Amino acid sequence: MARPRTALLSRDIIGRAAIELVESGHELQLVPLAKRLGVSVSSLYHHVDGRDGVIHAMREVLVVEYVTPVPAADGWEDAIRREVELMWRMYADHPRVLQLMLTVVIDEPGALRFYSTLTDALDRAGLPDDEILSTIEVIDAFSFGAALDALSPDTILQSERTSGKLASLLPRRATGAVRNREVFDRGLDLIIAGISARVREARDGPKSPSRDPGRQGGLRG
Amino acid sequence: MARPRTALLSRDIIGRAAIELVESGHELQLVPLAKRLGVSVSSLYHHVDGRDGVIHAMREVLVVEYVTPVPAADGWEDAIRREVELMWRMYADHPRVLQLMLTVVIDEPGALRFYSTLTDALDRAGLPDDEILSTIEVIDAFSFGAALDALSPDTILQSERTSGKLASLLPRRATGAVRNREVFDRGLDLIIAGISARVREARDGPKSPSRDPGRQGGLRG
DNA sequence: ACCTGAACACCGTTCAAGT
DNA sequence: ACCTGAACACCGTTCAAGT
Repeated sequence: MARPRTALLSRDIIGRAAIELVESGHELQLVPLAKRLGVSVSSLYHHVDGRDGVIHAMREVLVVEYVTPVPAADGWEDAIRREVELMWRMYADHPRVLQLMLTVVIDEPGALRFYSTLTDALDRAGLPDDEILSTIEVIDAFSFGAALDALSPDTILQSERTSGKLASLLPRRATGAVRNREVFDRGLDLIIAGISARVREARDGPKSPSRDPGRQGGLRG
Repeated sequence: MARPRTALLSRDIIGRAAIELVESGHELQLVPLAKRLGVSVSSLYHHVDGRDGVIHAMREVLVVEYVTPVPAADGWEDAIRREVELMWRMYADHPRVLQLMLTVVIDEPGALRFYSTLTDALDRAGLPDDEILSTIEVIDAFSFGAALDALSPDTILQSERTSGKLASLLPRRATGAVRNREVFDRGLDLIIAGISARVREARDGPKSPSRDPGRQGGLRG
């Protein structure tokens, strides 16, 4: 067979098969990928630019699937929660794909909407202009890190080697997807609460700092 | 030469050379690593269990270097800041190494102290027991994500394609290491402020929730 | 115990050849 | 335009041989 009248492959088909392959615990390798598609390895190169091209195709599939229109929210908090929830689901459902994307520069589509929605929400919340972008990046970095947390084993610490308060807490800890979701929810709650506090602080004027002025105010790294 | 009277290699030597190799922008490959060490590839296997073993050796080097004793802090906030700063420096100084560690299960030494220090600090702060571990994981996930942020290119968005508030903010944004440090500082400030708010909320009793009770309280994922 | 060189299976990529 | 099989350079790993 050469040049079938209806194409066997496409970026989309390759991307989906690659996601399946990786998410089922295998390495991203072209040989197993081609076998899974019933095709020879060199055929892939007609649709995709090598292994990195496959990674891009994987991302395109996920973006189409996850970056859907989101209903407008009433408050800034909800706007943030809805937008981040979407990004989070994409990350958390496919942590192994996420890991691969680290190795390739991504020309991020979808990031545009993420950034502008969050910009408007934080602006509406009353956050000072010069803190908006870094705050968005905090949210993004956290979602990212929390999703990758899903790849780490459940028991980083064996409770035998611990003592004190920590030892008493470890046995009660959730595991797997439940723990992972807990971490995400907790983090988003904390960050949003932190933003609220920061907004209040900025509104009440910089002349009444709530903390020791030598310590607070960040960004003098 | 075979069996020299003073060993040419050791886990430490291999780990350090591998960190240099990776941090200078190369892939982690045994052939270049061996060449850099003036040794044949198969020699590495006498000290380290293959490529994954090299990654473990890299981590051991970093832990020895970064996980140093930390002076006791007065307040819980400072305790957290000092401990996290250490972990962060290790991550942020070696993002490429960090990325490699994702692919290998790490039997985390050093994590023990990190967890117990933060446990005690959060306990001292007055955070409810059942929120302590997930809060620690939030801090860890964030540090992790913020460090990996250093690997992403400076301009995810070209300012030509944006509009509105976002477009006006983009040109003023810091880049590179400065931006990266900003994100870390901002995030830690927000999370600590969030913890403070949560502690206050828990102290004042669950009967006076500060937010819409249908929305707050997280963790019903 | 520690280093070497050769051998092995496997990988990603290229390319001329087929329709 | 799309698929194939062969060829190529390279990778990680193993192992018998040397001291």
